[in-house]
Amino acid sequence: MAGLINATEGMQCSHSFFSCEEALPMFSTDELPDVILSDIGLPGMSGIQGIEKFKELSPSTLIVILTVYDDNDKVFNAICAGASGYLLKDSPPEKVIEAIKEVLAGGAPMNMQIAHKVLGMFAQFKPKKADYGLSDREKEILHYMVAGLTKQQIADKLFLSFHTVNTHLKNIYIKLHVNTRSGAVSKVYEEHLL
Amino acid sequence: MAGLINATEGMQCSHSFFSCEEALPMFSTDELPDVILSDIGLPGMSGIQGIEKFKELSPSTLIVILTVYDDNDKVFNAICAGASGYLLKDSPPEKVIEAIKEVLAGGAPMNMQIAHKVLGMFAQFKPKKADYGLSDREKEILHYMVAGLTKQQIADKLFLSFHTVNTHLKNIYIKLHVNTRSGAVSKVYEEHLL
DNA sequence: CAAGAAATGCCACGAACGTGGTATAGTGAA
DNA sequence: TTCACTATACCACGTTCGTGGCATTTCTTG
Repeated sequence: MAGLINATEGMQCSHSFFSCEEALPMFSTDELPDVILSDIGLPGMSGIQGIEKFKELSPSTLIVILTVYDDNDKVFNAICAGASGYLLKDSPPEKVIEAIKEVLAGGAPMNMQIAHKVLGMFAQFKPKKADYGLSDREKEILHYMVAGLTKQQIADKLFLSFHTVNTHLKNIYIKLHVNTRSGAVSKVYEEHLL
Repeated sequence: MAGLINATEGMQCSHSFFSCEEALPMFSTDELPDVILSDIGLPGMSGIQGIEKFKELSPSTLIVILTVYDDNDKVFNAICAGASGYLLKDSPPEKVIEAIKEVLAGGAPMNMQIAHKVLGMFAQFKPKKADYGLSDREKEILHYMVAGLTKQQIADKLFLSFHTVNTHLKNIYIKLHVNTRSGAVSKVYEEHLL
């Protein structure tokens, strides 16, 4: 891989390592890499931890994962740790070169399967949107309550009387089955309301 | 676009519509489309709602979004609604054809920018916990507050006096820069504290 | 049109909250 | 041994909340 990269116009693979531990000292120098290409199934420190360390030491360095693992958990954790691209090892070498160019251009290179997986995981994040039958006005008021405003402040904001806001809030509590502001706000976030 | 698709080997664009409402009746026939190419800024029913309807009527139909909107919210919602691909309108037509092939092959075609955005959103789901210097006790109390308990209830739960909880709460408010329960709870969710 | 929902408005009262203090005891770092 | 922080505890005051009930005015929608 290093050979191929060095043979490519404008690219240079300055270092190769067998583990994250070996690579870390490199970050004390002034020459920080633009891109790191790494596996995640590595001896010693896991690649996921490695990504975190690298990102900590050099936030601007982009990290592309090249691995055989395609399970949701690995993909998810790698991305959360800061990876900007995720390729599988069955990718032809020219695809890897292409990916490096893409990540440098501000993209996020991924295999077809991985991209599909990522969107799939994404979609799972909010299938549930329990409907409590809140009216538009109620949602609006709830919105301001979540922001931390008092009844009077909400009333001022919406040009309503304090009493009206009070009534709406009563109804909201009934619909959400709560009886405190904190309970309502929690519910909003827990169940992705609004 | 329809012309280009029909000019492509193995593809056929059987219908074109100006709104989701017009397209929906088509799903009562036996010939369900393999792929739908749609914008999301549409007259009448929003494209997001459209995706949900389409997916409801024909779960196996793949949906690719082609639009000018690239804000996080639109992208996120479109994917959650069931879109399998997301392209921006500045994509050259041949890229669109390519995307249709890719989605049929089980992939998830995305522009570079979109792919990058998606990974970015993804990453937000886990990691950071901004540190406001809350002590363990304070976190514990905050936890119960988020659950909607009153000061007295928290005191009972932790075998503390009401006054102690009161003091802790005061300190929490100062550290979080809020002055209402709702504000504190919001902050907890917004910034993934606890 | 009639029925029903939503939005608006008002009152009153006890409970809970937010904020200003003060104070003691323990722990760990400077 | 100070110094700083944390956890604990108490008090008082004014503000805001949660809840009970009631009433009027739009809108939808069948």
